[in-house]
Amino acid sequence: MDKNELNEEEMQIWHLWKGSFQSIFGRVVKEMSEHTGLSEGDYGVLDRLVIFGNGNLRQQELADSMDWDKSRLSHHLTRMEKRGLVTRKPLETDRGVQVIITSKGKSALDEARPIVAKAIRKYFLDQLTAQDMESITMLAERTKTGVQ
Amino acid sequence: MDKNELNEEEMQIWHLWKGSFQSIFGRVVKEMSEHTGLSEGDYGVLDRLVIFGNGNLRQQELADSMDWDKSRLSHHLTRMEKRGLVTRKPLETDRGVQVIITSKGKSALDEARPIVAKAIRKYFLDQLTAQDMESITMLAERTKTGVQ
DNA sequence: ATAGCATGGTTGACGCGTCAACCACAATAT
DNA sequence: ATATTGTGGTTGACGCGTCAACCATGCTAT
Repeated sequence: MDKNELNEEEMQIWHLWKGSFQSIFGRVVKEMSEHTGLSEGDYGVLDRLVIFGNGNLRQQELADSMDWDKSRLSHHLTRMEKRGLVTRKPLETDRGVQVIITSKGKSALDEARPIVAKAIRKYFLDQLTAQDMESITMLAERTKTGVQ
Repeated sequence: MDKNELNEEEMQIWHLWKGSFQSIFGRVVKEMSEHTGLSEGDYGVLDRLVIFGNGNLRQQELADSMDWDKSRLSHHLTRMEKRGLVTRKPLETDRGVQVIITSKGKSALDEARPIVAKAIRKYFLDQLTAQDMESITMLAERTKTGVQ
């Protein structure tokens, strides 16, 4: 078969995969944002701040943990700071910056958690068979470190 | 188990699924945009114009086929028109608009096709087992019409 | 006749993402 | 001493997505 084109079935698989991810993921994100005013990025930032840093993390560590580049995170934190969800404080030790969750940010996160959990369960987990879970795990394993 | 929170394993599955989609999909899109200058949206528009409409489609049909709302498509077409990939022409029959691929758009699409195909094969298809394909198909089937 | 509604599309504002340029500072190489 | 490189972060421009408001036109119900 020509390696430079896809047959019907191959294209089908690609579109099904893309379509179901975007549909399911979109529903979860929409449910969260409608009920809490947080975007997916907001949630990721706040979650990591408390999970990994007990409320505060150095900006570069936060970026790494989210797999975001520093520019993207900088822009995002600027917006979040404006809304009072986090604050930034320069470190004395080096030129790094400490990102700190505010009490408002903490409440927003606490409020969002069960909503996100329910949405993930409803739109995603409840739709999965044991075989699906195995496939997801194995595929992630196989593609984890990247394809050369 | 509490329906309002996720355990370790459930969260794990969610993150693996999200992570591998975003990683694989991101690579495909990046490969295309770097080699052709087309975004995913550009490719989708051009592809549908020739596949479904032999080069031209009414704007609303195009929007439906992409699962985009009219505003999103309108903005996107404005940008594509500026780059010479498509043109728009009002219909006489009603107040609809005909979207027409230009020769430049056609060449860009023809150039992109094999690049996209190769990227999808390399980053996605080649990583799948038969079981993965079955899971993808079944999950899409199960969630197709939406979750009530 | 007119009020209401549906269809097909545009527009502006604003959040989000990426890229390239930039800045400050320190450590290292020439 | 000066140039280079690396780290940590900011900024502006611009493409992309969403939402709400808007416009024109035609159809339908009162």
